[in-house]
Amino acid sequence: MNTTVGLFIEVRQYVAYTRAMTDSSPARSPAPADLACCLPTFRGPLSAEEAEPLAAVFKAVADPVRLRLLSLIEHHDDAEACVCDLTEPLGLSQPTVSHHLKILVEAGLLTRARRGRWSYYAVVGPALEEFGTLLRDHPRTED
Amino acid sequence: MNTTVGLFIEVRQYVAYTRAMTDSSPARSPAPADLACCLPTFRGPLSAEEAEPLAAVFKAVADPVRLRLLSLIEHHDDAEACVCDLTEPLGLSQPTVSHHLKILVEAGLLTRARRGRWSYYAVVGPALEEFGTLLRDHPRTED
DNA sequence: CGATCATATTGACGACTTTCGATGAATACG
DNA sequence: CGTATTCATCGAAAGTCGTCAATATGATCG
Repeated sequence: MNTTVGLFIEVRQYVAYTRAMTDSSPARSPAPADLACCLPTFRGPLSAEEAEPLAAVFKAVADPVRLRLLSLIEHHDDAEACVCDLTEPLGLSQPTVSHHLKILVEAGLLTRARRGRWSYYAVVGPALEEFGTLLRDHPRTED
Repeated sequence: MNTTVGLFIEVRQYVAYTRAMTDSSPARSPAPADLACCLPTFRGPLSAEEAEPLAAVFKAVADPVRLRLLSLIEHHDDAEACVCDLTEPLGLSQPTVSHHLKILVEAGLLTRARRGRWSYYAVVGPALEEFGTLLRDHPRTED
């Protein structure tokens, strides 16, 4: 596997892509499976440019509220929830919840689908799995 | 496996433990394998108390510099490095590098061992693997 | 169309983070 | 012992983040 550089470039593009489409069509999937390409990061020392998008995804889940959002949505009926389902269990204001949801969508961990007046959020399953692979299977230096 | 609560309490203790031993003996291992207990977090909605220590660990790796530190140390000779090995490749001051290293040690991702005038840091392998398991194997709601 | 409801955005504030220069602590060398 | 070296800590400056009240947007219903 020497697709290291090529795959990594995809990550960069992926991050920029999800960033850009924050406000646009919620139907498109953020293709979070591409995150698996972050793996090569541990095949050699990371450059500053390489570490940046990786850290950005980690930052999305580095908050108690956002972790709770992921678990709340995942365990909600039909594995999706609207904002009104989430404010009360979290004890936070609606703008704050919307703020955190936006961050998770931009990171590719949630999808947003507007139906009627409501925005339904759902966890992107493969994203979390691939994200976990990142650390779990990262090749230890051949020692 | 309904050891959810018991295991989780271990995580809380583990986090407090690594926090407390920042300045104390560098020989002791931070027992990061206990992080696997965070898994039950996804078996049901997370409480605020549950989400806190989990987010704390994520926060440790949610920074480009710290990700680079992990990869730099891991690929250094003997998979360990002192501060003086790290400042130059990062282009950061010594106090800044020490600061980030401290955060990684407190999160249980690095060990510190003082030998002579140097502090040698090494990546705690199992920590990263268990950490990855957290997201990768988290049970999708039985759908 | 006007009212209402669910959500998104804005602006502001306090708290935390990243970074550095300066200083302190501990070890080794002569 | 005094000096040099390696690292940790402190204090400050600049930036980022989480939060909310107020407001805007956008869809639905009468």
